[in-house]
Amino acid sequence: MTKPRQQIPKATVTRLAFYLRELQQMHRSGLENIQSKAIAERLGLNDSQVRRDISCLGTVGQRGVGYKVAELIESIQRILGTDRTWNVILVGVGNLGRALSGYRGFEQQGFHLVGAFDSDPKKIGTSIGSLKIHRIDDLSGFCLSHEVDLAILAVPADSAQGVVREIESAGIPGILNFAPIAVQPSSKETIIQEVDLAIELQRLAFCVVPKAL
Amino acid sequence: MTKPRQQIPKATVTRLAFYLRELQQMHRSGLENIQSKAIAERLGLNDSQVRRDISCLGTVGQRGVGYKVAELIESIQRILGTDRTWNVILVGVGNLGRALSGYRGFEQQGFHLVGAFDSDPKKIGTSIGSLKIHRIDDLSGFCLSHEVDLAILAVPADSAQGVVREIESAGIPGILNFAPIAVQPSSKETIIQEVDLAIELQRLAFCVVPKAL
DNA sequence: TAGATTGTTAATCGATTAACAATC
DNA sequence: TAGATTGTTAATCGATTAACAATC
Repeated sequence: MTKPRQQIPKATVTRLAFYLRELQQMHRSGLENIQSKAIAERLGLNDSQVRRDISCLGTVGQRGVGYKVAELIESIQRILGTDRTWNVILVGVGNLGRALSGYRGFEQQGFHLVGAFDSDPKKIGTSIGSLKIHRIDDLSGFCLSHEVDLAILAVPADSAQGVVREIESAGIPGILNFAPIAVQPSSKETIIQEVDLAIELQRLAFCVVPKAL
Repeated sequence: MTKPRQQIPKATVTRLAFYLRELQQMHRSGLENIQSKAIAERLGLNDSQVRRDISCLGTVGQRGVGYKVAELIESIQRILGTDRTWNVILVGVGNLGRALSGYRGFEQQGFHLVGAFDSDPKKIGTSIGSLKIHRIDDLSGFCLSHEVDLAILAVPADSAQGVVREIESAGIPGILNFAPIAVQPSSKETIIQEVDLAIELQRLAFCVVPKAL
């Protein structure tokens, strides 16, 4: 029973991305079939949950046997939207931005970095890897001649809100926000996904504390 | 009504870390009082939820007035465990690891990088920033002379599981895992927190897709 | 006092899990 | 057929929200 995309729970989407990562690993090592129980064990989940998540895909397994790895990979990618290439720009080429630009994992999942932007005159015109660094003011112009799907925002907290407005007016519908501050979209249509590495460490620390006492 | 730490929902812990980030920003700009409604608006949440989350802290606001920013910051930090310094090591000094080592946000929240480790002989003995890079095999020895609380794991998928075992046998109770694969702790006591930047982009892409069609 | 906002309850909503018929 | 595993239902569990008495 395929679910309409919009009815798929957020928690399921996140888990599907994790299943995909493991399945790709398994596929590389030549595995052709997999069971819900094996996926669940590998990720520390309940096997009912895995089957329920997979049932959102419309793809079906074979009772008594399991799922075909290649098929699962394809249908998860179709749901997530990573069965095609996404053009991504990087806004903010500081310490973190520089790191993100060199991160291989993006490309592997179909996210292609097509441009980098910064406001620092010293950086503009220089390159980072194979990417030229443009002025942030040229963002809208750049988007006229390039199809840009997503922006990775890695600017300081102070300038984040202003840059979000520029990204929106350039017509980019999605922002992955690494700036350590909450930003408001001008349009309700804009999707903003927050990531904060320090917050991840804090979540970890919270779980460790009882032991530390 | 203070809640025992263990009864605080995971979702609340994550939001508390986000509140903290905004409150610190507000504190820097001189704001002394804040209301649940203002916090909620800034983060796109419901104000009941904010009050309920805050009620886990034990700290109380003043009816008709709101909460004291400085007090809230302190009590969130106390709950999260970031009212003290955490010593952190970085394991894997590749592209991403290098980036993470230069990330300022960790230090700002009390996470102090005390060592870096890699298996590549060419890297061992060199430095990254002010950190010397040690052999992974020296991890246990290092932990005998240094109090290490957490490890940031940024090695390739292939070696991740083995390195987790080394980290565990060195007695480190928490791991922030950037390796793009699920790893199993040997001990149930070990806390592993997963982070995958490509998965964050996939979650964003999923939300953007309906627009892209 | 009058106005505002908290702290908390009860109702709602959504997500997880156990269980098992269907079926390969 | 016998054994295994899916797909799905119903029960459970947990998280969110509306509402309002308490109170500054």
